[in-house]
Amino acid sequence: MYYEHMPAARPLPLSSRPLTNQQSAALSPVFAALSDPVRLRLFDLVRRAGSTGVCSCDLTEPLKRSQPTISHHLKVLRDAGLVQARREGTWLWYSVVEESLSSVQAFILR
Amino acid sequence: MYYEHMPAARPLPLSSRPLTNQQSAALSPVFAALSDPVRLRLFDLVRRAGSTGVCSCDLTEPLKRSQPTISHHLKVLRDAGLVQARREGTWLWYSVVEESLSSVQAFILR
DNA sequence: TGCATACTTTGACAACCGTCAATATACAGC
DNA sequence: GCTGTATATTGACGGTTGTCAAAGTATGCA
Repeated sequence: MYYEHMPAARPLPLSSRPLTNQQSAALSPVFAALSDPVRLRLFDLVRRAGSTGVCSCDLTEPLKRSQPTISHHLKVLRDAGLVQARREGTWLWYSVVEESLSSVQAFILR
Repeated sequence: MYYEHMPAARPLPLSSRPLTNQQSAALSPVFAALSDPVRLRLFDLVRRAGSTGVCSCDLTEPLKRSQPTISHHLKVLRDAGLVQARREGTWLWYSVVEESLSSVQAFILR
C-alpha cells in the first residue's frame, strides 16, 4: 500500500442542480408519512413481517391505538407508497413496498 | 408468541428488536423537519453551500417566501439538528450539521 | 338470510402547521 | 445616541393532523 493514510474524506458529490419544486413536492410526502412516531413503529413492524406481511389486526395491540387509528395510519403509509396490502379472506396482509425508501436514500446521498 | 398468525422468516437483516417508543420519538422530528417541500429545498440549498454556509438573506428569493417564513423554517431545521448557524456581523451563515442524517440512514438500513 | 369477523369511513375535537404583516431584537457604523 | 441592515418573534388566519366512538362496508360461513 502506497498511501500511509486513506485520502481525506470528501463531502459527498451533490447533484449538479438544486432540488426542484417538483422534486421536493414528490419527496416530502414520504418524509411526512414517516414523521409520526406511531407510523414509524408501524412501518417498522410491517417491515419485520417480511414478504408474508402482517395482519393489521396484530398491529393495534403493540401500538396501543384504536383500530380506526391504525387503519388511518396504514392508509397514510399506503398513499405514500411505503406499504401495500394483500387481501386473504377477511384479513388484509400488509407488507412493505421494496425500494420504496430509495427516494429517501437518494436524497441523503444527493 | 407475539403474532396471532405465523410470520415468515425475516428476509432482511433487520435489527433484532422492533423500534421502541423512545427511538421513534427521537427519529420522527427529523422526518417531520423534512416533511415540508419548502424545507426540503431549504435544506438542499444549505447543503450545497458546503462548510462556508449560506446567508439566510440569499434564501428568501429562490424559495419565494417571506423572510419570517424562511426564518421559521430554518428554526425547524435547527431544532431538528439538521443545520447550524454561525454569526458574522449582522449576517448568519447557515450550514448543515454533518452526520445529521445518519439516524435516517440507520433507519433505512435497519 | 343471518351472523360474526376484519377493516374502512364519517364526524367531531383539540392540537398543530405554513404563511404573512407587524413588531422586536441584534449588530455595525456614524 | 441614531440610522440602516439582518434576522427573530409575535399574532393572527385558514388548513391539516392524530385520535376515538360510531356507523358503514366487505368477506366467509352456517
